[in-house]
Amino acid sequence: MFCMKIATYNVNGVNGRLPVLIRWLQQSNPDIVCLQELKSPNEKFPLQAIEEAGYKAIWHGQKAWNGVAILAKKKYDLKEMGRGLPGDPLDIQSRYIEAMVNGILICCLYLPNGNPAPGPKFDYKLAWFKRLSSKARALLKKNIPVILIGDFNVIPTDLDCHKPESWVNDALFFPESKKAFKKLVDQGWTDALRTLYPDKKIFTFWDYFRNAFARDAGIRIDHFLLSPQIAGKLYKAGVDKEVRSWEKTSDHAPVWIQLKK
DNA sequence: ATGCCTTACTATGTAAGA
Repeated sequence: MFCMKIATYNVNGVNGRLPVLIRWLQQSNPDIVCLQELKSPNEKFPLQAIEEAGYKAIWHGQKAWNGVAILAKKKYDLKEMGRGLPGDPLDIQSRYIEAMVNGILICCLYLPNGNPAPGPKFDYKLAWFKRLSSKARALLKKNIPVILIGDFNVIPTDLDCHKPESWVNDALFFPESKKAFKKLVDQGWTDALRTLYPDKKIFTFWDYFRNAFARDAGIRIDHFLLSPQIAGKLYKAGVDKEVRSWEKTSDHAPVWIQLKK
């Protein structure tokens, strides 16, 4: 059966992690990839290495922080549909880019962390979330296949972390964050991993410190939200957990879904 | 409760991440 594999990976520095990224691309062989936390200005995006690995790319970077990109195998047409989330012309952080690939609108996002909370960073997180929800509602009205993909920086429920009580003072697990995520999903989106694995502890991030990965003390914050026009095609999903154990690796692991044709 | 790691930057410390 032909399947399309779509992945998301918060690389935590696309240049610093380039060997890990390329190794994972070759091993996992996804058709489409959303990257977050490039931590690279546009002119330093490692296009050549990514092209040599078999992909074309669009990216929205900035110096030192943030940055998002969409990669697609060279056989696909990758058409950028926009960058930057509407709703705040003063927002200069590079956290959103979208592209049409093979009839699917791929929306790659890096939602603000929001710590320390409460505070101005948490206010920015909630404001950004509100803008994302408005955008998402407009996308649903198009009645086309859309996927919101990326690092949402939200632990949706207790099942999505190893130990809920250790996250209660964190912006990723604040009631406002969880409510905003639930409200977004309730617009009509399908949380791909949770839908396929309703009761399973699945993690996509493990702290560098406290020996978190060895203890499997992780959280699930990287998500795929599918519009109704594509949710029925969801076939498989998973986390490439072993990548988190590699040398010079990101604190996130790549996450992927497979869609039936 | 923290920032135990790790990144980028014009840097030998600071800010940020989650």
